[in-house]
Amino acid sequence: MGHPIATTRPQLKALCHQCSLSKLCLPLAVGEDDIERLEDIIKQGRSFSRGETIFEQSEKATSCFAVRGGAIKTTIINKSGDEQVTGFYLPGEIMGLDSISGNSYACSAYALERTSVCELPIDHMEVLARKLPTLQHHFFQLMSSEIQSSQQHAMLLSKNTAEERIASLLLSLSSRFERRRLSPTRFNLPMARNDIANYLGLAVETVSRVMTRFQNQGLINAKGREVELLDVELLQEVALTFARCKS
Amino acid sequence: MGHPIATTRPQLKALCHQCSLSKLCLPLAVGEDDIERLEDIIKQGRSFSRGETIFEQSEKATSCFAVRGGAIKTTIINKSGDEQVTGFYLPGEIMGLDSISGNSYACSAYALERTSVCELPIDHMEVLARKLPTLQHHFFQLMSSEIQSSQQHAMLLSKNTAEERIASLLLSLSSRFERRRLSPTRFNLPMARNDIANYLGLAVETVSRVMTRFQNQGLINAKGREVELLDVELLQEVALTFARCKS
DNA sequence: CTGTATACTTGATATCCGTCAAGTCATCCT
DNA sequence: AGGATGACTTGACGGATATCAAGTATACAG
Repeated sequence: MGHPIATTRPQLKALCHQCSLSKLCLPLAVGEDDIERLEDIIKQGRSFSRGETIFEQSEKATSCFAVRGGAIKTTIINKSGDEQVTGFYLPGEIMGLDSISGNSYACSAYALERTSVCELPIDHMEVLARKLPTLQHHFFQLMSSEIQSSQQHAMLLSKNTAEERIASLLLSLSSRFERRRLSPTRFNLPMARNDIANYLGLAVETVSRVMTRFQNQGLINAKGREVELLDVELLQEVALTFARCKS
Repeated sequence: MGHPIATTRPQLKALCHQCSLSKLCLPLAVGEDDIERLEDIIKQGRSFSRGETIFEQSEKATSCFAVRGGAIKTTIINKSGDEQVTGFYLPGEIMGLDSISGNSYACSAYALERTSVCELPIDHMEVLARKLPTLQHHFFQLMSSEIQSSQQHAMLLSKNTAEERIASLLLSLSSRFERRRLSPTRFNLPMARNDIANYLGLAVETVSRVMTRFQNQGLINAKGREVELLDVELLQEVALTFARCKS
């Protein structure tokens, strides 16, 4: 109706059906026929450069986000002002599921590099989830595995040595790159040593030392943020070594 | 119709509307009118004595559980055979939300004392959640805060000293007892020192030492599993002490 | 290009907590 | 009651990792 071109604002509505991540992301839970209803709700295209804030803890929580490109870290700040990195999110992953309860975001989210996201308004998603059983189911699954992975992380922090933690992180990143059909053995770390240390409950210096130790042992080849995994099997061994020795 | 008494098998259907926990548990999310639909689905009355298994990791997951009485611990076992206590669940709390994804339970659950639970079959709950918006919403909230609390726990493990961890646990238990209108300052620990240690990523000996240190400082009065909190405010200070010193 | 801030690495020292060992206490079963 | 088993406590010691300190490399702004 009128002004066919002038009225078309910058594309906001998502185009899930032609997104390269549709097989990894939310659309996988929705039939071809219903994908349009998803697209009606999702706001696409917000983009952030390195270091920018996507949302901040205790800001009013309205949306979850699907990562389209780049990488994100989430952090929480406790009452004493300490910051803790709670997770890293890569393309195809959904972030912010912890913020559905309460009214405000439970963490802050920052772009680690040039990053774009799709926004999933929580209230709209809840309504749609009631209409699309597979979508509701998928949300329950996503949240459930978020609980699981954060329990696994707690376990890593409470029971494992510095070497095991770092080996685990490298392997986790590796398999998440592989999922996206990228090389599982050669990639750039999207985050700084500092973030790794914080995430793993270690000091930066320890991360640095372990990385060079791994390098000397021929496990990896690392220069700055460029990493090459030279011996994945041995890394997997390391991720279990100490626990094994005990038994 | 017919056989009015002979056919009434032992009561399995739940009676949420007359449960003393209904204000804390699932029913809070459901209007008076719909509570019967909840009762149709929930299986009440399974009961376990101390040490018994409620479900085991990697067993087929069919249900979540609401704790009616007693106390439960959940544990996960990693590939190297180490056991990690991931949580304690008290009356009014929902357990097993981490097991919705995947087909099998993500953890094992054991009764810490004489315990009774109500069983929430996952598939039925999903169907009902689609019909009762407030129920769906509540489930999302529950799962979301489960993510949050397990992130908080990870933070506790990675950044806090033994004293801080133990103070935090005592305070957490305290407020959960208070929620049930029990004394927040005088209660019995439902779990062994061993479980506390494991949950907090410490050695039993450390837990023991810190407890006696707290006792000597006049913070608590503890004999075995009986605990009295003598100075809650100071305990809250302790739960933050070290972090504060750093800044 | 040049300087400066930031990221990263490496070394020396300190410390919290785990491990080992032994002892005390509580509980349970016959 | 009595013995045994497990739960808890207490002490001595060592080790993994944090902290402190300094140096090197990288990134970025002008």
